Amino acid sequence: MNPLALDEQLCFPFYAISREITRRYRPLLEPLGLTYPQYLVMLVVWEEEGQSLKAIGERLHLDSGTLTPLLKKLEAADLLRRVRKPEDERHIQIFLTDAGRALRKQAETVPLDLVRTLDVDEEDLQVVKAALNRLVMKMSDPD
Amino acid sequence: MNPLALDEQLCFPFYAISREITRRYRPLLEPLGLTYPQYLVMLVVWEEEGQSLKAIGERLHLDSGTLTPLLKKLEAADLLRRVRKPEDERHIQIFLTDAGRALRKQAETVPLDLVRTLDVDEEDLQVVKAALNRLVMKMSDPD
DNA sequence: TCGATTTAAATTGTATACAATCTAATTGTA
DNA sequence: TACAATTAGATTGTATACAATTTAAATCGA
Repeated sequence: MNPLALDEQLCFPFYAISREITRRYRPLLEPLGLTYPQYLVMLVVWEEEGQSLKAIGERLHLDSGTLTPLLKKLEAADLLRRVRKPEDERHIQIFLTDAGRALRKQAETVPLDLVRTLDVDEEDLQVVKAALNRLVMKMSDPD
Repeated sequence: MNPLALDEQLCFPFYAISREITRRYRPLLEPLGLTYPQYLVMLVVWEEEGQSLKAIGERLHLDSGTLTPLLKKLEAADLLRRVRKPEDERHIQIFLTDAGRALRKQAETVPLDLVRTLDVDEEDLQVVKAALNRLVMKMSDPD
C-alpha cells in the first residue's frame, strides 16, 4: 500500500469539498454581491453588532491580514462601518448600515438553497457531521 | 431557530477544517520546500509520469489558471519538467526530474506525521475518509 | 479542403489566506 | 511614573483559486 497515494490522503477530500462548496455558494451569493468569505463575515456581524475584528477573526479562524481588506471592501459596499472603539483605540468595532441590515432578509433563503444543491446521501451526511464535530473540537484545542 | 446562525451552517466546518489541515501540513512540508497544493500535485505526478496538466487538474479539481503557475514553480525548483506532447502540441506532459523522484522518499513519512498531529482514532479516520470520498465523487458529478 | 468549432494551456484580473513585520495604544511593573 | 512588554490592526509579500479571455493546435463538416 502506497502511503502517498492521493486516494489514501484524509486531508484531500476536505480541501476538495471545501472548494466545491464555495463554488456552489457563488451563484447563490452573486445576487447579494457577496463572496463566500464575505458572506461568513456578514453571518457573524448579523448575529451581533459592535464586535471587534479580533472577535470576528476568532469566530472564523481568520487573522487581520485577511479580515482588514475584506472588511474594508464590505465598508466600501456600504454594508457595514468600521469604527475605532473610544475606550480602547486599538480595537475597531463593526456596525451594520441600513443596507447591511436589509441584506439579511435577502440572505435568508441561501442556506436552504445551498443544501438543496448538495443532494447527498443522508447516511453519509450524519457520519460526516458527527465526525466533523469531533474533529473541530479536537483541532481547536491548542495541542 | 436562526437559519443564518454560523453554528447552523454545515459548510463552515469544511472551510475551517480544510484551512486548519493546511496549517498543520505547513511545518511538515516546509523541509521539503513544498506548499500543500504543490504537495498534492507531486502526489499525482509520483503516481504516474507523463500526465497532462488537464489530467492532473481533473484529479485535483484545479484548472489551468491555478496549475500553470504552480507547475512553473515546481519546474523552477527542478522537481519536474513541462514538455509539449509531440503528437498533440496543445497538451503539456509532466515528467519528474531526479530531484523530484528523490523527494518522494523524503515525503514518505508526511502522511503519518500529519495524522499524528490530528490526534484522532485511526479507525474513526478510515470511516470519515470513506464517507468524504463518496461525497467528493458525488459532488464532482455534473448534476 | 478550408473555414468553423473545439480543445488545452496560458494569461489577466480579482479575491482570498497567511506568515512576518510594523505601528500605535494600552498595560504591567520596577 | 518612565518604560519595557503586550495587544489589536494594518501592511507587505508570497501563494493559491477561479472566472473570463486569449492563443495556438487539432478536428469537424459542408
